[in-house]
Amino acid sequence: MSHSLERAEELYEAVNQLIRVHQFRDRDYICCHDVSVAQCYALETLVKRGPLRLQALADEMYLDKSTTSRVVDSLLRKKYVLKALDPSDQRAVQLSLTPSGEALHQKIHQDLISEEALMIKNVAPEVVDGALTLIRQLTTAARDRLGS
Amino acid sequence: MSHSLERAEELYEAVNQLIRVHQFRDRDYICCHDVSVAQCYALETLVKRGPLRLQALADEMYLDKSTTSRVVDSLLRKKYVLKALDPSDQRAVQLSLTPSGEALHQKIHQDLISEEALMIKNVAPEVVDGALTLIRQLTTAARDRLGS
DNA sequence: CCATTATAGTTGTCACTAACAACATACTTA
DNA sequence: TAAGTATGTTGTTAGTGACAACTATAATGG
Repeated sequence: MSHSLERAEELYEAVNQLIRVHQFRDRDYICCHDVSVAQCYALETLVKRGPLRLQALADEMYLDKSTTSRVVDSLLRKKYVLKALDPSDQRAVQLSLTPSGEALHQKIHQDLISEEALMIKNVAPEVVDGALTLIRQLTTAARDRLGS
Repeated sequence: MSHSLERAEELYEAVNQLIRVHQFRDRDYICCHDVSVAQCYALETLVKRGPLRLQALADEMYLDKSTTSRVVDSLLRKKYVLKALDPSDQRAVQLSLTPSGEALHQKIHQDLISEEALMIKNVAPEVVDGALTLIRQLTTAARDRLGS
């Protein structure tokens, strides 16, 4: 009991620190590429999950549909995203990347990955592998917890 | 080379997911306690690092001093923080928590820790311990990388 | 000792992030 | 077909955050 609370405390602390550092880095690296952090995350989500409806995109990003609508709107204006009507449902839209959207995402993604690679270049590979598994478990646990 | 890039890619992905879920949770849990997420983080930092000057607080939070100044300002108005002049330097201020600031922090912190505990209640303790060490290593690596 | 330079915070301004409520439109079902 | 439900958009409000300009106080150098 007491032990588990101590662990929770330390974990909370550690994750918080990690989040701060990553957020800080993202602000620096993304915003000089013509898109904001949220916009970049939308691009990323569209790349990973393929064409999506607005609400589905919002769910993936843990955002309200109104917020998502506006993020998408700015990407539309910049021609990084395409909005197609769903023929089976006149209310819905299918969001997908334009070629220039794909290109931009590719560029930013590679930059961030290189940066990440530099960050871990002095960390032993098996340590990274271990962290990976555990971070994923934590994410799943957190997600499950949110559902309820 | 190629291996390390793949690891970087997966790690980036995993950390991103974790960040999203945590941010989402924080928005929910903190904002019904009379302070915003940033304000809460400022409280937390003051608890952990003791009385601080404004610039020192900004450094801890990876924020600009102007942003920090405004966050502190709202905490001052709500009487959660105290601003004392530094006798040795008339420009500087010493920021510390008021009793009600301490109490509020305590309450929010305990809520978040309980939540974290629920999240990990089905994760084996040694797994959590492992994650802790690794997440800290990653944070350190990221911090070192930012410095340059 | 005063002029220059540097440091600590604050304020103005701008853009982004995000939620909630209200709304228009299109689908579903009773 | 009327009532209810789902999809997106828009209005509004609050919070996040950076950069530049500014005030006031230190520190240094001639």
